[in-house]
Amino acid sequence: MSTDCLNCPLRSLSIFSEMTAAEVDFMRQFKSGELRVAPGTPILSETSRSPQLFTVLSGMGLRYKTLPDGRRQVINFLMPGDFIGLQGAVAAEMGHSVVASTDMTLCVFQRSEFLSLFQSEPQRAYDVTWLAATEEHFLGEALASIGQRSAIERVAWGLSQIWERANRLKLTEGDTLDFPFRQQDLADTLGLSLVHTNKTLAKLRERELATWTDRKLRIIDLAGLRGLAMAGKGACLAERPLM
Amino acid sequence: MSTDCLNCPLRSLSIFSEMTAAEVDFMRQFKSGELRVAPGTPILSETSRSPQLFTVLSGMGLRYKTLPDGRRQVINFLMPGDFIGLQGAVAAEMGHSVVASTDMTLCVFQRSEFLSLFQSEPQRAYDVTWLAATEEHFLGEALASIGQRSAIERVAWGLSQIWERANRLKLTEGDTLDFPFRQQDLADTLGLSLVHTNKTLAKLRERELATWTDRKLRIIDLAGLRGLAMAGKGACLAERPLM
DNA sequence: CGATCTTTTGACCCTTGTCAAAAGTTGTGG
DNA sequence: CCACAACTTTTGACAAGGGTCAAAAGATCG
Repeated sequence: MSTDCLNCPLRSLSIFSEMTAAEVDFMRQFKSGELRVAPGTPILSETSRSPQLFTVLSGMGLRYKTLPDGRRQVINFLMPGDFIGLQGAVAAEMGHSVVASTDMTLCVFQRSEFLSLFQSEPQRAYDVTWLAATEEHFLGEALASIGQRSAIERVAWGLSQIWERANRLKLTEGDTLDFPFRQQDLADTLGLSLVHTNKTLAKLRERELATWTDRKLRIIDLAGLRGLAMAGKGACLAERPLM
Repeated sequence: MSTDCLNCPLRSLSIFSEMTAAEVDFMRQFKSGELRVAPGTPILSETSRSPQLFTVLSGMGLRYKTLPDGRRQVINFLMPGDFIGLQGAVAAEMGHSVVASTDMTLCVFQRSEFLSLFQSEPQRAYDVTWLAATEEHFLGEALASIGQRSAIERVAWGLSQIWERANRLKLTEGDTLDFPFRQQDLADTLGLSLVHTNKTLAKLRERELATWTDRKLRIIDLAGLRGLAMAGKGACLAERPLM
């Protein structure tokens, strides 16, 4: 009972660009199956090359790297529509691991068929490149955050970033988002200690910018958050491709 | 008097993958000219979308982002063979600026012809994606460095990183590399203050791991540096495409 | 040979990390 | 349905890594 691309629940979201019937058809054939996993399940590992690529259909997860001594850097929060495994498809190393934080459903693609995409579907190939370049753009932002911003600016940046992504995916309800991560995850994302992240969240609460309790992230003053984070104009991405 | 791709001085380096005659031919036609700039010249700006893409033929530069209040995050040091401007080619925003640190020569490509690459040169399209994915991989490493490592680990990581890139490009002479940047540039790369970067470099000198004076970076104990940085096994990239 | 830029040093202190423990939550099995 | 274990969040006390400020010492360049 795997989802048919024809009825893909993501594709109809307005942030995803339209696909031609031919493209949908290609994706139906490219998609080799569906993967359902429980929270905590590792999906990709930096140590082993996976023969698969995935698109997140539902649920959330984490992309991260670990240093030899165990320190962890979270690269990104995974949300529906995210395409993962590209690094493993083109290079020998994956470079990062992926783990599920909630129940997740993922579309599965075979790496062996990835080349055919370039040979027969130039538009889809372009879209893959678009996604890679956009991810690179995001990582540059993240680098600037961790490298240059103070703790409270980082947390403000992180929360507004998450909010805006989720909002475009219609995962928000009013000013609230179901946010299944732990404070440790955010700390590892922002290069802060758990304790300091906790205290910084308390400050945002006091300032009435945002609250995060009980897996619910509530954004009270988005403009205030973004101002504090000195976020740029926010790349109001009109559309993005969906793989 | 611009360099003919047939005689490209980079292509013969062993790190760059072989190109078929047809590919070289395509590149000759794709290349629309050459740009020569002096140190300090801005090449791309995060505020304006450039209609061009570039490959660094010679010289070094910096890719960086600036926050609204002026803080600067260096994303990467640019070396020969680096392909820049992809973000501007696929997205509306460039996302970062590029400036020359030495005299530089760059191959120029027109964004308008970029699409044709996907339509008629699947292998070259794949190579572009490969480069984007590899850059993403590197930025993940950088994120882990800035987010998780201590000052001395970061500097050790940064220097060994630079060394290995330059070494593969045959830019090193013995244990020495001509390295045209300022300490401020390294500080802005690693998310450290200039003063602390300076003091940390002094520690590496005392420990006899590396020295950097007079624009000369000298690596005394690469294994020691990498150990200190807890670098992974270093993605011994056999080959990479050259655009 | 000044004017300007970069590197180096020292003094001071603030932001953030570490340690420890309490309080609150979640899940499990009897 | 309770009791206990395991995990996560919250607080407080304290320490330190790294930032800021200031100024001297070197470079670089016209």
